[in-house]
Amino acid sequence: MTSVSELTDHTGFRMRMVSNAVSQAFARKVEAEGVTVAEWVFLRALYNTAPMPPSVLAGSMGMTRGAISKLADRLLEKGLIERTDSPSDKRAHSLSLSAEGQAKVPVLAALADENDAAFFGVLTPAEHRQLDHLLTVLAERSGLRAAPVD
Amino acid sequence: MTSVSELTDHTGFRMRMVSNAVSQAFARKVEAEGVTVAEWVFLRALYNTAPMPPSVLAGSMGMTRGAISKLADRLLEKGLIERTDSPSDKRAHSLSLSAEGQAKVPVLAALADENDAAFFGVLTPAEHRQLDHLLTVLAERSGLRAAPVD
DNA sequence: TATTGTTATACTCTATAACTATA
DNA sequence: TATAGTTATAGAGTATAACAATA
Repeated sequence: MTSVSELTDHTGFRMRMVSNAVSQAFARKVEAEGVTVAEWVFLRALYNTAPMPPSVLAGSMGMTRGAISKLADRLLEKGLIERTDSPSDKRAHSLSLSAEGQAKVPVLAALADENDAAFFGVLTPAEHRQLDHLLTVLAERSGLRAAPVD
Repeated sequence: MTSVSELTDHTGFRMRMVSNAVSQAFARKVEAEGVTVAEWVFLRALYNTAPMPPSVLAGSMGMTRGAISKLADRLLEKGLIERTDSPSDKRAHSLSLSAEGQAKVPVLAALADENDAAFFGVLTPAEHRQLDHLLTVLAERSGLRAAPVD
């Protein structure tokens, strides 16, 4: 019989604990740059790619079209992305980084580097590689290819 | 010089991706039991412990008192926790699981087991142990002892 | 004055579904 | 009819800060 005191520690629980701490710290950092974490993921997805319709972004970010639409509105207001109407389909358009957005991505990436260093720097290089490997395996075997957002 | 195409994959980013997928799947599972993930964490924190004032819970869950207050309201409405006024301090009270809450925790824990198995079962036992170890190291060295909530 | 806890306000993220315009 | 995208609505989570009651 299983008594309640034997509640196991769940890997998912522990991962959430670490991941949330990392993300919250990162959120503070990018806030100083005037963007949210979701906006960073959005900008990152557009970096070095051809302009993309929102529907494609929704798929690659693992978000609904409605959520993408709201995010895109904010980024347009901030002047970080641009919208280009499709010449062939009057319903459709593509999104791409503006010059300002283009310039902002490396700045945000540097903050992500800093944040990673602060949290994962406590691991030995071998441990850090191990972790990356395990996360990659988990993402691949679970069919993930998208960006997490919250 | 660093060109934009060399944007590294961040460990924090990858972890968030995996963690979010795990959490979202878990959220679906506990939803069937009528609770949210935050409520599960709350109930779990009260399991097998002495009654706790909300301020202590806030600390151990890494949430503000305001957030705990809202969560506690919901759990009281659902009849899963109980409130006991402090005899010595008329401002204070303690929270504990109701009989129903007590009974619910193992059910939710079983769902967490299932969820862990579904996601981390793709790892070999050795890899799974490695991951647990790494997450524990990260949590400890980052001063985390709390539960993530979002 | 300081502390316990609640409440008010506000924002992000998310999802569902209704809706508009075009195909 | 189907598709691209927007908008409306709602709910969960979070934080800050003002507030009430008590210490």
